[in-house]
Amino acid sequence: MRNSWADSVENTATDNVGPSGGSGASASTRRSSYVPPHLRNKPMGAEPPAPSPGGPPSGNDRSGFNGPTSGSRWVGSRPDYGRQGYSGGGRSGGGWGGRGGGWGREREVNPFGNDADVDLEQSFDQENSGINFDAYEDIPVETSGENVPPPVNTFAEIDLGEAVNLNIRRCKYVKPTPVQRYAIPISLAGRDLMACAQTGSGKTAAFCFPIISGIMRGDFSQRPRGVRTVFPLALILSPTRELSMQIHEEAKKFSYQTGVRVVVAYGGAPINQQLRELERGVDILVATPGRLVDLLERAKVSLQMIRYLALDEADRMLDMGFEPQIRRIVEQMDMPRPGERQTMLFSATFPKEIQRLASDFLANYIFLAVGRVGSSTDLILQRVEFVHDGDKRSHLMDLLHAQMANGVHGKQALTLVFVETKKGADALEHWLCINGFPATAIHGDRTQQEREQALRTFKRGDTPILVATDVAARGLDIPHVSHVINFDLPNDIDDYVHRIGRTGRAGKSGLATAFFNEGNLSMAKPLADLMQEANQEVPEWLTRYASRSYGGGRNRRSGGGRFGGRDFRRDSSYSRSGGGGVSYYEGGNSSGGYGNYSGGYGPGVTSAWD
DNA sequence: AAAAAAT
Repeated sequence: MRNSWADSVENTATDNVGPSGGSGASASTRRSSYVPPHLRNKPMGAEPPAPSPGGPPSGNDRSGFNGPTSGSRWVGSRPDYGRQGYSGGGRSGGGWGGRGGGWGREREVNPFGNDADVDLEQSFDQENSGINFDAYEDIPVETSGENVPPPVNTFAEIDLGEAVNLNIRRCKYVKPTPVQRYAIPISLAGRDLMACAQTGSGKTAAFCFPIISGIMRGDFSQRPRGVRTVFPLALILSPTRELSMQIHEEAKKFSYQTGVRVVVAYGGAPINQQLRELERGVDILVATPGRLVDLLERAKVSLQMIRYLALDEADRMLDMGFEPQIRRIVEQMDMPRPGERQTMLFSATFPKEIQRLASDFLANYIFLAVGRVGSSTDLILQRVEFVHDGDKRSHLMDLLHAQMANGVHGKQALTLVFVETKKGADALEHWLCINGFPATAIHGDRTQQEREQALRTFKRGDTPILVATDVAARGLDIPHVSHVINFDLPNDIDDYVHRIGRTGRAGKSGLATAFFNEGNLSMAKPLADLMQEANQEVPEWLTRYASRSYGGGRNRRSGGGRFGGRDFRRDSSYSRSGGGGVSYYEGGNSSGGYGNYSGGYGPGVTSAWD
């Protein structure tokens, strides 16, 4: 038995029958024609009894958001919920107002594919027995804020509902990751949250599960049923289109057969198709800011019914480039105010000044830091090499050649090369290609089609080298990236952290190589500090540069010190009476102040874990 | 200064 948190369920059930209830649908029934309301949400042919809409009778609005949830309300009483083949669990038109119209009849595409159903007889308890919980002891966890709900150890002790539990199993998650263990109970208790957790540690699921579960148990019968305006209940914002797509994909898995509908909206793609998706109903909207503003201005979307707001890569969303847009969406549209909605901010890095900005969006929030913030896992081996600008290309070629010659990496080993500029990305891609290296590039000046194509061929291994700007630095979960090369170092240590976090995922080890020269002096100290904290070998020459303490350096480390996750409310400069209790649930600092993610998630487990 | 994000 592996001892990882989200280890894969052994390939028990292969090629089982598809999810019960949906097996009758063929491709030809996918696209539905108009269905009169009284026939919606009913499978073709027979009419199964429709369960009454569950959930507390007065669960609308704020109730349920300010206290702990009261245990399993419907899990036991509706054991079949998750097995219904039709979204909405058979709710008929009226009782679930605003839940889209007409989409219920359509067979929900199985996001897990045909062979993905797991042995549904297995229980979490069986699966988890024997797992070594010592792996958690080394992970420093800090929480602050009032009345922090205690963490859980297993998915079984979280009341997410049977349908979500099945999806967790289908995802082959066996055990919650540390950030999930803490964040999910906090979130289920209705609390606002600012969470820092290492790259690849399961943040997407940490905010998706409680949102989905909350929507399932809530009563939103008063949701307006606009003809041209839709009223999502949850909004998830992310800084890049590809990340939004990825979150959408994940969220669809988590909400499969729950009746909760997830729609994505982002720029660079035709808006009409997105509008059609929205019109079919939306509970959770995943979006990039620009396109969302567009939709809001056209009154295609209203944020009036938003109960959950999640910002992924939240520090990014609030940095200079994005902050005005985000404020506009969150503060100047029809979004409920803090306290009337539940807000969750997630990132691997959280500079203090950004925390300060972010606190405008939060009400009595809990700060959570899991693992040394921004730390790469131990699984990433970091190297720095001194390379003059003029030597970078030939040096890169040496690295790529050596990598191939090594044979250590299989054919599918992928290399991600980060450069500073879009022009530089194109130039390097071209240069690699004419030198016989199968490379492609992704950056913001390429068309959305080109961007998606580049990512696709990279993932597939058709072009195992991807040259990228920072558009690909955050959140993207690309399996088999074994090497991240910082051809140009970023100017911000946090960006470095996110970049190298593209490797060392899913339990695999990874290598990160950076080219350093006189142009990167401001990075010497933060880089040396970071590497030292991550138990990496710091070259002596870098230490020398670091000791010279070049100004600036954007050394606004997301923490500094032993582990960066520091609640800015605890700063002396920010003195507020009773700034919230601080508690340490776990052993704190036993391994030098960074999380040891040894073990990882096992093969075959892919997910959006940033 | 650069990158991202609406048309």
